[in-house]
Amino acid sequence: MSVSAIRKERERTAREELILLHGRRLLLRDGYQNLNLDELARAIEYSKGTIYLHFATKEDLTLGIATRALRERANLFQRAALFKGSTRERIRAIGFSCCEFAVSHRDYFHVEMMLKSVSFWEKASTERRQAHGLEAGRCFHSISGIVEDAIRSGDLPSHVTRPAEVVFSLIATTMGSHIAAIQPELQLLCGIQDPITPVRRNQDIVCDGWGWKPLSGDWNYAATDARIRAEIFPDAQWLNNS
Amino acid sequence: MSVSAIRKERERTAREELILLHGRRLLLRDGYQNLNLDELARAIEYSKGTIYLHFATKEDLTLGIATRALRERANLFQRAALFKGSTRERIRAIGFSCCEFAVSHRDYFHVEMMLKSVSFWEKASTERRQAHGLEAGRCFHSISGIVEDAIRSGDLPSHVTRPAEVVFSLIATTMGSHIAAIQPELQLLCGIQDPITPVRRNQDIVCDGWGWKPLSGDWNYAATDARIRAEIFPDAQWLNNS
Amino acid sequence: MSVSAIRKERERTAREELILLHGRRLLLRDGYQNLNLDELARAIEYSKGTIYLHFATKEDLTLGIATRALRERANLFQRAALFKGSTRERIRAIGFSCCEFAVSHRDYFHVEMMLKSVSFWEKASTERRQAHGLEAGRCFHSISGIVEDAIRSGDLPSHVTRPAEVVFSLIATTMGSHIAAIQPELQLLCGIQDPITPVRRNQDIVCDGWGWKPLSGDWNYAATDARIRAEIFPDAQWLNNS
Amino acid sequence: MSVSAIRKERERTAREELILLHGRRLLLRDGYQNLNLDELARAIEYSKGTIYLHFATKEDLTLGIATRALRERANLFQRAALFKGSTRERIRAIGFSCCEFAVSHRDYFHVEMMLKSVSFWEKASTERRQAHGLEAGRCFHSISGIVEDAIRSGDLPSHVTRPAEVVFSLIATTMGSHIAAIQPELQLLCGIQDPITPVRRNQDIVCDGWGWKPLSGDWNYAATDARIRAEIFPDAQWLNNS
DNA sequence: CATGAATGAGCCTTCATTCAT
DNA sequence: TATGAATGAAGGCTCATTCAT
Repeated sequence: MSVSAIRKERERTAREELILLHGRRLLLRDGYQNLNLDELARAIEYSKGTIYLHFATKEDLTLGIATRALRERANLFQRAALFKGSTRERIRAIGFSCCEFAVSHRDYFHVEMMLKSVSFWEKASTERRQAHGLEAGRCFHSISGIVEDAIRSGDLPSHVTRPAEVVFSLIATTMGSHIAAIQPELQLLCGIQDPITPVRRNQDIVCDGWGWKPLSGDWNYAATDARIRAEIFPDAQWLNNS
Repeated sequence: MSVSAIRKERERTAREELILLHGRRLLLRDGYQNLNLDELARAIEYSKGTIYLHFATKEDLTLGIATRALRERANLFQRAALFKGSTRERIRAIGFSCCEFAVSHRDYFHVEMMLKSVSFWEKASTERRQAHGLEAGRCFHSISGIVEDAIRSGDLPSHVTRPAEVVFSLIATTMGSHIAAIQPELQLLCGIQDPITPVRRNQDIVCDGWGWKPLSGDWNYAATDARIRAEIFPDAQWLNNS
Repeated sequence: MSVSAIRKERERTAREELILLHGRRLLLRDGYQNLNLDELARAIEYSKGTIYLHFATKEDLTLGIATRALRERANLFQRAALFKGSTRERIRAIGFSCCEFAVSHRDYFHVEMMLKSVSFWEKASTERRQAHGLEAGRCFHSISGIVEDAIRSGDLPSHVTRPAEVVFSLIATTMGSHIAAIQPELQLLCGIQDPITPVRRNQDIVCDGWGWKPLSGDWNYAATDARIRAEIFPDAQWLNNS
Repeated sequence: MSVSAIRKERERTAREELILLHGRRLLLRDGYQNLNLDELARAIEYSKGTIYLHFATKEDLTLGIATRALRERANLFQRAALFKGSTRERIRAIGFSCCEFAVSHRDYFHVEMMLKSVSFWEKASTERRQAHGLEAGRCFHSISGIVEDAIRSGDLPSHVTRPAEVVFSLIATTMGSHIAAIQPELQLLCGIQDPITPVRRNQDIVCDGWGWKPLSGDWNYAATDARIRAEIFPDAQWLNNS
């Protein structure tokens, strides 16, 4: 590849990043249906036609945005999975990265909700569909690897035989906690002050519920959190007050 | 009020019910943005103008649909809260009614998701906003009453001092489990077969996690479920196979 | 039907006529692809939405325009077929109505050319497709009836056994003559002065070619033309100079 | 001109031929409005910019395609005009080449129809407009030369004094027959089986109608056709079955 | 000369809302 | 009160043309 071809390719990638970046912003602000390609074009200071050189349809673009975020999440999970410690400490590091992701991708759950529509996927390109599935698998396996270790090592009780059920618990509770924590009515009724604390608490509760040792009451997880932060996420801002 | 005025009022209420009934059906099928008032008018066999005699805007209508569903949920919770038994059994009855609601209002979570948009609430009428808050409060208090009883009676450990945190755990996990259980990718990765079993399992895990006695392993909850079903939800279909 | 409903229906029909009238004008001026519904709406002084209350798609509208013109042609043919005289005189009356139609629907052939695209018909409504076929049949049978009479009466030679071939000759020659007569290059090369004379001449040539009696040289067709004009088309303008 | 300049010129001509060749294919498949220059560029494996080095606008390109086809037609006519025989046999050879052209340029009439739009010609270059007129003239004079010979030799009756009228008859009938023969509705109503037979029949009818000797019934034209085919169009495929 | 990325005007279609009857 | 015809703004997508490299 010639020097200029390399530069072209780099510029193309940069522009795709720019589209995805502003696209995510507008998508989170307005939702999928109200996402306006005219406004996006204005924001990136390129023409609408240029957006269509990168994405076949609006759905394709949206899926691109979702996949990019999912990849970042999978990357965070992969980093977290390297944390040295007990399996319960390691799953806590995953929980930590979930929150890190939620903070840096505020309201991103809304985007994931859109992806449920069947008609949506039909209009996205095959490549992007596969890319999305790939990242989803990476996230899943980062978690299930730790759960399997916990079963093998006896950190989870012997009656826990299907790791996927534990993974599902963790994902569902985390997702639900994030969503619930930003609902104004629930904030009021349940006295939610910040969007992270209740998520982490519920992750602990679920681990305890599965009997994942050492239980919350039997270990100083504050010290673990300090290690996670220092070793894995030295740049995280949101843990300052916890 | 004259006799004819009473009849008029009754007819008006019936028509509003009809709008909400078909509105919910179309809303769940198509989503908010694709909800078409022409089609709704055709379905109810009244004119579009008539819909506007009941609802100020499309947002107002949608909020009306959401509130009506929330009222049904609050009603289910109220019935469940009357169940006689330990606090853990009573909260299980609430969990049961959650699933009952989810089954009879399949995909209703999508509607609740829409309600997060700020611009949405701005276009709804004040009366309907208040009505929605009222029903949300009814749901919350049905649950928190049981949690408070559990704290008082010692079924929850003494270190649990803020009932709202327990309520939030339950709501968040239940909501998240319902949503996660219908995601095709998670169904595949986690081996989800039906949309109810994982929800109920996670509710149990959370209660165990909070140390709510008697724990899952210490009590025959299958027998409790049979009682709940017989006494509270004699018509529920979905528990047949559990 | 109530009085007001009748009035509404009449207004609706009038508006559809208005749309078809201006639609034909713009269609002939710009062609199908350049027909602009915004401009049409402006021309009829109704909104674009109103056009869509009458026609499902742009293709549907175009087919509506074509069918309306075809109906007028079929009506002209029907009137012409009533002319009293020899079969050759009667087919001449049909030819007369062809020209009458061509004059009042100048350039209408362009519209018929569009109808060949398959994708076009797919987007038109079934009703309108059937209506178009109906009118085409009416035109055909007006001609073939006379040809069959000519065969029976011996005005056409006995070796002419398939009337449809004669009909095809007449239609093809007439259509081709109309098209050719408005081609600037052919006008120049062939010395075409007006768009009607060569059409009528070619119709005569074809009838003579089939041996349809009485031949052009054996009869005073100028007198027949005068009768046709007086009896069938008293309002025709274009024959003045012939 | 230098050797390399000659090579360049030859390459340029070859590329223009390539553009016209694929352009005609796409033009016939999609029509003028749906002709896509991106697809054409992909087909010729040159860039879109290169197309614009040869043709000023899309209209200019289209006219180029039409002119190239017209030149081929004129070439066919010229070959046919060399046929040795009576004037009626020679005009038959022209008719033969018309059909040969129609078969090898199926649906080419659609392209010619486009050329009628005034706005079309405005956007084409002067050179190409003149080139088109030149080929049209060649076609005309091939035919009119034979007609003039027929008048001089007495094959056409003495009352036929304006050869252009005969030429116009032949052109109009041939064109109309080709168009009519591919209309689905007319195929159905008139029982058209193949697109060539009715064209040739109508050409005969028109010649007979003008009294061009020897008339169809007075001569074995099947033998003439065999000679035309053998001497002028040894490669023609479509006459096999006639 | 050859390229192809970038442009942006243009257009069909939808649908929430209004209002005269 | 109930209607439904009429509105018109909005938006996704296309593609001929340009021009910097």
